[in-house]
Amino acid sequence: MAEKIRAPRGMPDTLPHEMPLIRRLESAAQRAFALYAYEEIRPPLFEETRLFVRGIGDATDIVEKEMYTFAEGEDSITLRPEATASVVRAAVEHDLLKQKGFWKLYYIGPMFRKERPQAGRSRQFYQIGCEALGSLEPTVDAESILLAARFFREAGLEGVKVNINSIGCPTCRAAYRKVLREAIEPHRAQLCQDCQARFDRNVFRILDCKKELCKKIAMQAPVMREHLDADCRQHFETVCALLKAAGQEFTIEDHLVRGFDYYTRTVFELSHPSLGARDAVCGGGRYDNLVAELGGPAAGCVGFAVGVVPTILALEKTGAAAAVEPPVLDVYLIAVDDAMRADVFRMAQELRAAGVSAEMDYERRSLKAQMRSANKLGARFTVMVGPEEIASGKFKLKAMATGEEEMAAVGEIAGKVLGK
RNA sequence: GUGAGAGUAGCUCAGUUGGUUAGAGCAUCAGACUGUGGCUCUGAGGGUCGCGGGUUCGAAUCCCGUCUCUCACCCCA
Repeated sequence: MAEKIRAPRGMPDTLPHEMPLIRRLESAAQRAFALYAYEEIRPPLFEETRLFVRGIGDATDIVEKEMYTFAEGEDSITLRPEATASVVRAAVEHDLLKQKGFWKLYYIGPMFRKERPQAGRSRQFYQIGCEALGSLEPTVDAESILLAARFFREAGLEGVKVNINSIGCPTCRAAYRKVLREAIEPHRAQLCQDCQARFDRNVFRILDCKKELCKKIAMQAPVMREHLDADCRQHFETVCALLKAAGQEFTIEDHLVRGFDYYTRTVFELSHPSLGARDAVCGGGRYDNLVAELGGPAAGCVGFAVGVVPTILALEKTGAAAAVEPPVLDVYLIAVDDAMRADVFRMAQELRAAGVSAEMDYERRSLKAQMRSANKLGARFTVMVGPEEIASGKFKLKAMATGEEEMAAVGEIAGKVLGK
């Protein structure tokens, strides 16, 4: 036997039995996005490397060590680690914002990060996400959060928590960075090794550290929200007020910071308690400078991305996944003997043409074996095709659930099956 | 990328202190008189014990390496 080739590390196959649940998520997404008037967009799976370096930030872990980057002649290309940069690039490239000033776009597709795989985290993973391009208004932030919550309801996931924060604009963030550094400086020696490094590279991440001592130090540090400038404060308060007015529950999480450099002002995360420590199912926020940084006009944007696998894990833990039903087969045609194979083949085509899903045996197996297959596939009906039927033109139609049988002409079968 | 654990039929797992032809359940396939599934019964196929090397008279079992997965970090969806 030839050597088996395996999928590369961290590249999962999505097998047939997993698809119904994924399809449910995708259709939930389509419903939710349609309700909020979003349009679908499909950017390519890889881009020029510099798009991500500029968009996500060259000091982020993703760009530093998690990207799949290849040389293509003189160019460097990278499999997308997230889609926001691509969507913005596409909008800028096609001058969408010149056609009209405001766009709502969503996408569904695979992303790639070279991480150490473990449950719920692989190197190719799927995100459902969206971006509202071209508005600075807090209404859009609030709507985006409501949309994310709506998606999970459509998907059947109960108990999703919404956490939000504001990380301000570049101006007030620079001021806060200084304040934060001054507050942490005296305790610098007590920080964990990672946080020592973060102190220079990105102090804000210290707020996110899970180490007890770092947490304690972070707790005592001044919070971003109290150092927002007037505009950013006003913006955040409006977002919160809108959410409240919409009846959306949420928690203001002072230490919520996001991993990408492009975020400004509102950041949010939706999480599910069933997932334990790694509980995020969705992350997003506002990014007001990215479009301009990628060569477009000044345009405020808000977006989020949902992790498909974490969401599925949460659905499974809450038991909601069990409600997903496998596809149904309407009719299984049975050839009583080999002389009827051609008739079965022809009738299957006719039924399918009439909109009835039909399956048959291709391996010349016994009648009993064919019945077994019909049962295993969950066929709603079987149609017996034997000498008697061919002679009379009336076929024995059996309802598998009840065992009831009746005779029906070829032309009647589709109607009877679809009618029930 | 770091640390730890695991890897035996398609799946879930047994496999005694290293000892003949590696087992079970489920699944698959086939049979149980005449043209009928689910339940039951009978039988069959399926494993170079992740891969490579080493120790040994002898390795699924011990040692080393390697790959993959899992868990915890890092980070993130």
